[in-house]
Amino acid sequence: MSRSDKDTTDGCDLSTLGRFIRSQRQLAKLSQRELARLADLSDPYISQIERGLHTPSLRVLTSLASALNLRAETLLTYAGLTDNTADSNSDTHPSTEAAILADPALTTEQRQALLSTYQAFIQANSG
Amino acid sequence: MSRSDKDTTDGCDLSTLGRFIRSQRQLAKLSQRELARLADLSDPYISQIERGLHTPSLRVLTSLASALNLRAETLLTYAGLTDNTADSNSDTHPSTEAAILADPALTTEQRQALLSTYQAFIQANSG
DNA sequence: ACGTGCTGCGTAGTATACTTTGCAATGCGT
DNA sequence: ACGCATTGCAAAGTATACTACGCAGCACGT
Repeated sequence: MSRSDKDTTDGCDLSTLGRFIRSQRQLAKLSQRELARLADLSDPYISQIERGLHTPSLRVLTSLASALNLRAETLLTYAGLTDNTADSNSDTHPSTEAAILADPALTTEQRQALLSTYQAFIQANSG
Repeated sequence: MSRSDKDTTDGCDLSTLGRFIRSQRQLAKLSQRELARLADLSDPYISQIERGLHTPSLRVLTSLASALNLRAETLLTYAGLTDNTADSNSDTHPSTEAAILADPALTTEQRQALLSTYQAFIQANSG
């Protein structure tokens, strides 16, 4: 039974993500168990991810990224994240948002309030 | 789950993400059902996300972002995407004020309001 | 030969993301 | 007063992400 042909039908993104994770793990000279321990996951799940049997969640991807010393964005792009939303007409100003989000002097509630206010301003201006 | 009981931020991030999505939906003048149809989801799940009962997956977040005309990054940052990899910007904390001041999408009044709010937050934290 | 330890993986189970159905509340038209 | 539509949500179900346990294969050392 040719099971490798079946993969190409609809498991395309998954297997590329998995292959990338596997190559990065091997580059870091880690076994699946070691990576699992670093990322606080189970080893069979690492195996399944690397073979494209599952689409890992956001938490798992960020955990894997930090364990492999990669940027989370990188893994997210390999996963189904559409890298560039086609219409970016209304928000070419993510720098303020990013600054607020990254500001360590704010609490979570303050961050949320500030962002909501900012978003409301932008919406009010454009619409 | 023996040692990982440090989920003290349990409802915190979730409710922040949910509140942001709710505010964006209301700004777009959409009901939960309309947003659900746009994002190809069920309406009760929108409700649950907005109240912070669940952590939506990557697919759901990107779908919501495109339905709300937001950048996927924005929603991802609200979700657990804690961007570490803080290389050299750890001593440039007043960048939020600079970003607000430099943002071309804000009016002068809006700039003043945001800055006042931000400075009030900082004062409240340090005092 | 026989362990002992390591590798990756199959399997069965649990936790949780997500849907279907339906219900109470509000509002608007008759 | 009555429908009738629309809103948000609760409860129960299904799909799937994720884990615990175990097994076969390969390398070492006795």
